[in-house]
Amino acid sequence: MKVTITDIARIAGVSVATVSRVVNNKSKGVSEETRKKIWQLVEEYNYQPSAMARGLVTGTSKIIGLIIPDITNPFYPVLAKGVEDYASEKGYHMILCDGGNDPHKELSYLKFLEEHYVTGIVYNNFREISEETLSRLRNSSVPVVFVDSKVAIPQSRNLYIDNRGAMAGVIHYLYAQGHRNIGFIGGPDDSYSSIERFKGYKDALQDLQIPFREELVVYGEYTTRGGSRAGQLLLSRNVGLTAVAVCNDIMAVGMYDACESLGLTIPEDISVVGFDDINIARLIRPKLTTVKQPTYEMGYKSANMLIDIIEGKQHKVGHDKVFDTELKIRDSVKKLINYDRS
Amino acid sequence: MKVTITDIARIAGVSVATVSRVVNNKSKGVSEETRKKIWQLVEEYNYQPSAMARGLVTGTSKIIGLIIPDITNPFYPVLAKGVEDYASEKGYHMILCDGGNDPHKELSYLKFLEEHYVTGIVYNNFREISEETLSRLRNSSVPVVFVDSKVAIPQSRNLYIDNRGAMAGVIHYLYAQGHRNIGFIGGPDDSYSSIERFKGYKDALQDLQIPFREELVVYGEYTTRGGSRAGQLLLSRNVGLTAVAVCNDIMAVGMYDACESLGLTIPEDISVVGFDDINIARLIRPKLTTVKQPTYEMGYKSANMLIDIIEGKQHKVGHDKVFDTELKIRDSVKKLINYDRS
DNA sequence: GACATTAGAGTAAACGTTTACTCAAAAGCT
DNA sequence: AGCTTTTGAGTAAACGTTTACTCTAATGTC
Repeated sequence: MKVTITDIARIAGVSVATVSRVVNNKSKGVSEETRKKIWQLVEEYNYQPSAMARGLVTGTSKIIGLIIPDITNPFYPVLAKGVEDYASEKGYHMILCDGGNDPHKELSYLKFLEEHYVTGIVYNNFREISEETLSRLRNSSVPVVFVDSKVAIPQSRNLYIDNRGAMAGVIHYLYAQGHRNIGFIGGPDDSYSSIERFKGYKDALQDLQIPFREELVVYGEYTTRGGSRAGQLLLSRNVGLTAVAVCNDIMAVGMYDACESLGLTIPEDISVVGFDDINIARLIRPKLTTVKQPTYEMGYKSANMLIDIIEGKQHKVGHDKVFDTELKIRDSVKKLINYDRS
Repeated sequence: MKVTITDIARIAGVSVATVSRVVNNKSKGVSEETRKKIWQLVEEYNYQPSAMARGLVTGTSKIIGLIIPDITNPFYPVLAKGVEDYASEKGYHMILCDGGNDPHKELSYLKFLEEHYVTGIVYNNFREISEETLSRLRNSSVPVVFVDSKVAIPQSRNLYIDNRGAMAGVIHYLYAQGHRNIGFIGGPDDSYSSIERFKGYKDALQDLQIPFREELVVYGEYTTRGGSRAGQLLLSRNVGLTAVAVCNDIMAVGMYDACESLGLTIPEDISVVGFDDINIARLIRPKLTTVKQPTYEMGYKSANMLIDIIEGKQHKVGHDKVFDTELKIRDSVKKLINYDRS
């Protein structure tokens, strides 16, 4: 049988209020002596307060939710670790919700979190957020921090990297290495990050006065298979590519597969650049040149922002936080020395 | 303001009991007409039952907990996905707890789960379970399913692979390829899987009448870095190794690093076999020969077993479930053709 | 020494559900 | 027609806390 606060109170010969005060470390109203006695009893009987009863009366909890689309994508465990680490430093627990890229499931998780009085939510979804989810979020009173998307609702903050600029940087780098025919493999077409990165691609082309060619770009799912399919399609077009910028690392890995199955070597036959710098990037051969995102830090910081909002320590200025990225130059890009300099 | 069951009852002109019956789909006691009206109101006012109030009175929840040591280890996201998929099929939610390989944190999560009236727990920890955790588990009334460890407590079931046999199989395979000097890189020395796999290693040596040599085995953390360090140590001993069996894939990846930094090529200079068959195994070059675990299925099945226990559908026979493994032969093992056959 | 403050503790309402009981009306039986 | 059963619904207790109030005795102040 579970031991309750009433049991402890009875055994200690005090009221439940006193026990409650002790257990919650209220500074007032209990003598040191009584405190000690009660703690001892708590230990002895292994009393654990019911989170349900507590939540019911306080209307809140020490739980934050993390909603992500796919834990199987190596980007997310790292993000989750960041969130969880900060949260647990502050005495919060984290509930991880894998929406599985399914708007219904995501919505059901959102309900679940609300029903459990979570105090805040860190939200990431690379796809566009469904109208229903968004309106629920908007009408709910729980603060939300969006990672890597820009959603403007009152109680929320955003936290992201400069996707557009970073991708432009990639193209400039490839250009500097002598590449002129640069392809682009994008993610799902409603993906915020993919859209932004594509803009960066076009920005750079314009800057460099390279005409944009539709046939050099192709889209796919944010998975290895998606990258592989997209890569094969792109390569099969025979458009004289010397390099391709891929929208994320797991797709880039798929690109490696595509090249291998078509008998092409990286970087001799074609150069590849990824995005994210997941672990795998430096493990595959050739090591993948990619844009490093501070994934762990983003998770950590997003929990930080969220808990600050929760506890009313909202930063006055700079509601959003933009993280820096870094181009990690490794072995998947070839320098084209013979390129005719203009 | 949150809308409660009382609000709905008032608006509908019925008692809260009736609303409760409708919302919980109780088959009896409410006319179709009333049902319809209430559902409509629920929609309209976006009524969400308080999980806290409900949990408080029922003393239970539709939540299962998954405790793992490190979500960053690519084995676990897949396991988690399996658990989560089955759970959500059955209308349960999953709380993922990353114990971070820290007994204190793990214990704190366990308390957290209990306080929240979770109905069951899927538990994995590659290290030995701390005495405190174990006793808490033993005295608690929530059913537990242990994945990949063999813990005998009443309310629990175990679910694992034949680590010992599988590793023996690896050694036999290496032997068949002509290898005689086979090293072993193990995980943490209190890790169940590592211990079992080491037994398999010794079993095979004995079967094959190869004398066991202490200097061919070395241990490390279950991380890439751990594998790399262990690999360097082992290689630096100059003991004439031709092959090494590594206790898991991320350590094997570390072994790749070690070889590279020492200027050795796999498999020409040394053959490597891993364990787990995580995604990375087929992405690194040379592709890693490894033992495939049905990770997703294990997660899925463990949730299945757990929920069966919870719902009283306990299988009569065969309390434990053993999964098959499969040796995935890829490119990291060289056949030694010149070996003197005896 | 009279009064005000404070420390230590108790009382009881409130949180939002579920559910065992109760009850009246309607429906079934013979 | 008189009985029993079923149906639709309401009443109220219970779940385990927190917390605003209240109360008493001790301590402090002038």
